[in-house]
Amino acid sequence: RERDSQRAGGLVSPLSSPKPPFFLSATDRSSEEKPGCQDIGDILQQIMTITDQSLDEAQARKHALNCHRMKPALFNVLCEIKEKTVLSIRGAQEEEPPDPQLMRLDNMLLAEGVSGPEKGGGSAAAAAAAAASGGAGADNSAEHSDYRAKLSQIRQIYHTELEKYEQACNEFTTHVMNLLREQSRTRPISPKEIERMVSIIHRKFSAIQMQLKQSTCEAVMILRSRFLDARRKRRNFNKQATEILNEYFYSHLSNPYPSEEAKEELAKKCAITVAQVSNWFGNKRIRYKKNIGKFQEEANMYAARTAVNAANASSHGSQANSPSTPNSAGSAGSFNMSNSGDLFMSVQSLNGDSYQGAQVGANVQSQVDTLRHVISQTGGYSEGLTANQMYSPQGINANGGWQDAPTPSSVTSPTEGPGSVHSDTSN
DNA sequence: AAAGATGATTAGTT
DNA sequence: AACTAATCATCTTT
Repeated sequence: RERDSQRAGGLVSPLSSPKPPFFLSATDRSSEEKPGCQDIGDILQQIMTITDQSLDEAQARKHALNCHRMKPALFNVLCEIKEKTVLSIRGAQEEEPPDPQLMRLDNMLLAEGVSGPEKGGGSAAAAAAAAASGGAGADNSAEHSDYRAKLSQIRQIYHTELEKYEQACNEFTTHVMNLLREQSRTRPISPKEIERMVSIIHRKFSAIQMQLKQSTCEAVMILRSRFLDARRKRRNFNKQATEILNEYFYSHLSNPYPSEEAKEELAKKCAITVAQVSNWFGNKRIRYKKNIGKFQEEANMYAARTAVNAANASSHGSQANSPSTPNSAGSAGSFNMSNSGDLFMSVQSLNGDSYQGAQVGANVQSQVDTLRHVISQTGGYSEGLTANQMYSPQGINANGGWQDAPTPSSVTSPTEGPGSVHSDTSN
């Protein structure tokens, strides 16, 4: 009230002292400082005493003020002046752009399905749906439903909290607006001022909401890492799937890179995804190459098995079709084989008929792979050393691995002058 | 519980 | 885009 009266150009409210207001003396404070301070002290004193007044007394004063015959006119003047001065206050305030962090949180909550439209009903429905799906991915979907149940729990908490905040914000806003409206009878309050107040309140509450969103996001992230991180709930493939994969791997040992179609086929057979097939082959290749000796037994086993298959197939029909290898790139295989040097020669002679490289299909390639194993196995010497010397270095190490296998064979041997390349694969 | 196996992830390469 | 090599985190065996 004091402040408003000062703005009104020295109109002194009934509560103020008969002395001149402090700002009048403040202008000439340079000359005499003490009286100015005294005035301020006086005013402070008065302000303090206001709070000491009883409520009834204050109400009575207010009533008296309202009933003053000059009140309407003076009040209008007051409002006018304030209307002018308040503009400068408003000018400093700019509309701030939406908080990028808030937008990020909102986006994430929406993406995680926390704040978006409800899908799949409650947790019970989700669990039921997951249970109904059953089948191959039973345990997987069970975990998933667990995750969704937890997620919907978070979602529920989030929504109730958000609603609570919303409600509190509205209540508080209406309360403040009522107060302001009531006060507007005794002091000038422009609509803009109310608007500003409301926006301040909203900002404060949205800050609280942002905290809620933040913690919700954190909860979702934790939930995700707990349930959806595949590494945490890793399951080994079942034995059958592993056998199928191994069968393919060892029957295509010279070029164990299944084509996209082959991967799909394998994925279907093993009831896993294509990505998992790719992972498996990636792991297998690197681990095989790293320690061939360790995989010798396994390799021999699968080689022998597919050898039997191939033998049966070729003896029964001209179109040899090994069950594990439906199709693979034929030409690439021939390139690889030409790289196998002396061993390839022996295989070729073993096969008997003339080998025409590109003409021969994938089946022959896999048979050749298989036969190479059989040769190394039945070579007569202790298998470890024999296998490493006559089989592995050529296939794997001569060109540093599989990936760049397609290389003209005839020119390879001269380049590796020192024979060290040949023998350094003993590990 | 330690050691080994294994599926998935990641950085870097081609 | 697919691959390798290293690494992680878990599963399995010892």
